[in-house]
Amino acid sequence: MAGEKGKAERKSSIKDVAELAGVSVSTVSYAISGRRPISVEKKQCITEAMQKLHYQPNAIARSLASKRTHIIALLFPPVEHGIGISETELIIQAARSATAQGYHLVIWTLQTDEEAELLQLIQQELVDGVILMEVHTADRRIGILKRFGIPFILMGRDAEIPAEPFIDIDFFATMMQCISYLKGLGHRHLVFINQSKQSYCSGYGPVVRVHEAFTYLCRNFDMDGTELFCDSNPVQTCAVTEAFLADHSATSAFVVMNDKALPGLIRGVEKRGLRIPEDISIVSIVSSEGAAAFFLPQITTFEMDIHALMDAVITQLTARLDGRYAELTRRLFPCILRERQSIAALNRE
Amino acid sequence: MAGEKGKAERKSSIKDVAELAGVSVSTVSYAISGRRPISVEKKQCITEAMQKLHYQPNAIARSLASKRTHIIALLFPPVEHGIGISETELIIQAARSATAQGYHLVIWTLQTDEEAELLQLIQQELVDGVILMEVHTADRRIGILKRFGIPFILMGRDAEIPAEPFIDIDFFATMMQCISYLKGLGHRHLVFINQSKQSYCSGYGPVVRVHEAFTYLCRNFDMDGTELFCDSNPVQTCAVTEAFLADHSATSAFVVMNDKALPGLIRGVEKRGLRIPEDISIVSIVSSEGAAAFFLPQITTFEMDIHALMDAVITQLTARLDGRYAELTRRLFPCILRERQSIAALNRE
DNA sequence: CTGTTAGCGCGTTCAT
DNA sequence: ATGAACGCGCTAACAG
Repeated sequence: MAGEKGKAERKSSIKDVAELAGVSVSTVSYAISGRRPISVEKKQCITEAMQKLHYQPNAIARSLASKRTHIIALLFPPVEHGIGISETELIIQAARSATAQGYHLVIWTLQTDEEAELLQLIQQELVDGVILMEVHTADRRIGILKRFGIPFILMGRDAEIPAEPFIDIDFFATMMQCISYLKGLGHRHLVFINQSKQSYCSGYGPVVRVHEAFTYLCRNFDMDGTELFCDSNPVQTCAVTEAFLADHSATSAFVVMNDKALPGLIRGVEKRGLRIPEDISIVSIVSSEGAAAFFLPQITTFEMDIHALMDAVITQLTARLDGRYAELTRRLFPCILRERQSIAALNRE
Repeated sequence: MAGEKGKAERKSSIKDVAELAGVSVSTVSYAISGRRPISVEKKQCITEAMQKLHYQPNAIARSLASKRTHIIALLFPPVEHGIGISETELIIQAARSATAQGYHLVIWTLQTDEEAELLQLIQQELVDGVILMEVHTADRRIGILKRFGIPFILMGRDAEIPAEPFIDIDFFATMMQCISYLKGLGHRHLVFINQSKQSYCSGYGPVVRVHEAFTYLCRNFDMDGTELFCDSNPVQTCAVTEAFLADHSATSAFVVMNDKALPGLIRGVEKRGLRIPEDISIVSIVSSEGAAAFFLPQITTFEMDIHALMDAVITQLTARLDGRYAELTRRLFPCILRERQSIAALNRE
């Protein structure tokens, strides 16, 4: 069943290369790693032999000998706050960046409370390092990782600032740019549609951070701001929007950190006979093109820079693993404005 | 820097277990694998020793000796047809199922034409098997995998039916159920909104398959059906919808296999002064809850059974890898109806 | 039922 | 600048 293809192309090892090149295996090994000078002639022979044999070092043997697997794990627990469009891009980008750094990425879908399972996985010593997503306050996983002494990095943080290295979105800066932007366009009466009240109460990092930022910044920018919590139920979001607008006719702009609330919001605005963006402006923050560009009107966003985010995560972690100097241990990335059709300047009123 | 935590808990090997249990290493090995009978007493000693030492076999050493890594790769090329919400679930489910089968999942984000890179990765012998997503006609990757003799399975297919084992959505059955469902509700004049014309012309599997199914089934069910191709641009989708409805007032239902066209479609219908679902019914096929449930009205869908799909993929592949008998080599999964608020029965006309 | 031992393929120390 | 040889931790013959 295995050798049915005829040309089985027997996999060649470093020994084969050594023989063909007429040198010892260690010479080949050093020629590959470059950890020892090799004469040009021998180097030449070895290179030729490798090409002739289509030699590719065996990853497992290499790992066993070097005690480094060049594999990192992405801990991706089932997200309670609903899965968005950008998660895929996050994972893919992580894998891409890992490849660029000479690493493989494995996905572990453990829940945040499966400590024993995590410990087992770590102890198998399959991975050199770990990326933790969806970090909770007092996340038990962190203790495990520290105790075992395996390098790791947090992607996102909980409401409290962790003692460990992390990379996250800069919610405060994003909200500041957003409010500043709206103020520049003449808006004074804002509504912020956050995620569910439940997320907030459970201390989910993004939700509480952005809540605080909005409250603080409205005061500082002298804006009239109201925060509304919405879950993913569109009829409720629509009703809430409508009710609010009925009582607050001065409202001219909505800031949203809840992509799934967008249809309900848009509908609610329209039901009041208001137009977007002429009467009401909408901006979706911590969003993505895939989540906002196909609405009508197309929604202006502050989008996360997934590439920068994940690349920083991977670079940081692999730098530590490779013993290279790792400058930044905590970094915040603001979202980037992508103007579309849901925002207008306020003329009078 | 590594042993800073004090309690370094020196990792124990099979040898330590053997010594503590007073047996030989092979006995421990066989006790773990169960490939050889072990007396109850020794087995007992070994189990105790393992627990006392928190022993966990080293995955790499095991792989090197057994020539099986228990790692499979998910080939996830950058999708040209736009990334949806369900991709994340696909990946996560793949990882979960893999875990359930005792495997790890690594993500490789090679493009479909990066043959050389794929060959290199395979030759490193890090993975036991491969899952191919986004398969193209005459996909060069398949040749590579076959030549190397590594087990693999296709997830989805191109317009042509491949010679290799695959698992895919049953587009025909899905469309049939959908049309049958609409017919049962009295609808006779359908519009099918497919993905872009470009996708169709490039021979993208789902798009051409569903095109054929729709054409064939409308004839068979004696329905008046029209197919419209739409890309992800909402203003265009809206315009197309409006124009079509202006000329075809008998239209009572839309079938959509293009989640991103939904907002444009809904808006187009409304612009004609039509109500959903009273005047116009909408059903989104090959969709997902995350992509349809937050619209207003919430969209009725035929959703893919991601769990069943990926579990079949993983089970099939690992069964082959483990030498277990693998019954099904090609399987099609129809989508499942999730009724929401976008469909109504047609009363008269 | 159990122990001994030869590899798995490569990195690396110790010689030269 | 090069080679020989040992060992990484475990599996799987082979030998009782």
